[in-house]
Amino acid sequence: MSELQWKSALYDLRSQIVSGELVGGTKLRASHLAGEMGISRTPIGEALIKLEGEGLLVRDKSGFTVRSFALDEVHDAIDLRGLLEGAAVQRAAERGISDVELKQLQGMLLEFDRVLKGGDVAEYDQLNVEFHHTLTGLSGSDILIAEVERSYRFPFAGPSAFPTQQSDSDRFRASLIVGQQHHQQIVSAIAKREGGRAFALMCEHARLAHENVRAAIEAREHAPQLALVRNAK
Amino acid sequence: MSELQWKSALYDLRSQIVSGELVGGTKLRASHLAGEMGISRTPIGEALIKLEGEGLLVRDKSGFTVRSFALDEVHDAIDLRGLLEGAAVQRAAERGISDVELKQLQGMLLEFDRVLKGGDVAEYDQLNVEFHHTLTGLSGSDILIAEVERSYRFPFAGPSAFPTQQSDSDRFRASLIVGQQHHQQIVSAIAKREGGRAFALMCEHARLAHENVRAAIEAREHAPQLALVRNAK
DNA sequence: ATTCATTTATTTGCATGCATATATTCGCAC
DNA sequence: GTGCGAATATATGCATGCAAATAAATGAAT
Repeated sequence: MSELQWKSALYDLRSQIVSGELVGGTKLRASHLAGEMGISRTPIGEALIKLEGEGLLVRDKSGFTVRSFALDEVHDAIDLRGLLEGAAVQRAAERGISDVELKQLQGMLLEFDRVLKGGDVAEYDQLNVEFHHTLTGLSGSDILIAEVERSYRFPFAGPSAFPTQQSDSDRFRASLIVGQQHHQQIVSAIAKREGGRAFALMCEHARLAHENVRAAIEAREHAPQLALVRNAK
Repeated sequence: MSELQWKSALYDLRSQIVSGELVGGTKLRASHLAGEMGISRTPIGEALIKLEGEGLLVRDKSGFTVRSFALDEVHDAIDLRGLLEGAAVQRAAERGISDVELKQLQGMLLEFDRVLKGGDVAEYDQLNVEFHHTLTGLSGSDILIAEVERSYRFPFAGPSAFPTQQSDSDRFRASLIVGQQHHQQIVSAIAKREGGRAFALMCEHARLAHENVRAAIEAREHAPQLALVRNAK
């Protein structure tokens, strides 16, 4: 039951980073963190190494620093996510999915419709994550699934990465509607085994995030992920 | 000048794994390795964590084990490499490359021709790695470059991953010639800014590795990477 | 011989000491 | 005040001790 200490430290630090509590450029000192968290430096060190592997920290000759992303990198990461998720749905389409799997996707689409009418953003967010996870899983390729999940680590690249503060803007509302149209077409493409179309749609779907990033920066809205982006906000 | 110990251990262990010295499924005990390498367990531990992050080791509740790959995973990894390198050359094509960059690529193509006539496989191998590295770099996306490099870690997925023992077989010789045709067409597509074509060509180019894997297994040839593949050889 | 429980031997996860490398502070000249 | 070097303080990299967890070995029962 007692979680390993390096895992707790890992979760703790990771959430502090992606939530913007630890701004990009912050130096992370193992000894200091150890004292702060009441454990020794060893498990902290393991967590830091893992976070470096995830690309959230960079290590120079004297310690770890929270990575900061150039704006170009943020956009490139979004495209990477689209590419990988696109490849996943293409595979799903081309190998074909079962009736029950299709029914499940269609059920989610109806849920989306419902949430878009009356639900709040958090509800949409959760459903969206679940939907993308399901689509990726249908690829049947563990390698691809792992890489898609990995691509989510970059700021704004994950399916739940849109700034919640924009939730009432017209632009954001519209992008959700377009996104739902994408979702429907992607499921349709998979059902018809149109792999190329599914791929293209998913790439385009990811690109919606580009506008969200731009809007968040332009409006100087407080989105947690912005803490990791250089020269922004 | 004195390399950090955990780095030496990392390089050492990684090369032992990909060279097949450490077969898939082997358990790696930090204390034992420490004694063997004449250093303490701490730097060994760091190396093991990093190798887990690279996907070469898996960690269960009591230690690290050399990962073994299902045959499907090997083929999926090859496709992943093609996808990522394909995206890289597409970007290179669409943003355009300079004259000097084009000249450099064309110079490499001539080198390939020369090596294909008279050179040995090692020479080809080195040139191939360099060529793929150059192409990927022309994408101009650090994110993509890093992910391409990362995709090379899987057995048979890297550009230098073909079994050297096949070097004299007719089939292998033919695949080198087809590969060179791909190289030429990819450079041509980039030069003409035909991104979609470059992408498709690179995907197809990676697929040559599928046949190499199959041939290595069928012929029960000794390829080092086979040590990581389950139920093979 | 095979299964199972018990004992023994290793190994891991974490804490911590120490030497060296790095950062910080201080002092002094300008 | 600013720039530069020495002195001090702090953090890292590695080694190692120790308790708890895991693996290996032993042996009894079937």
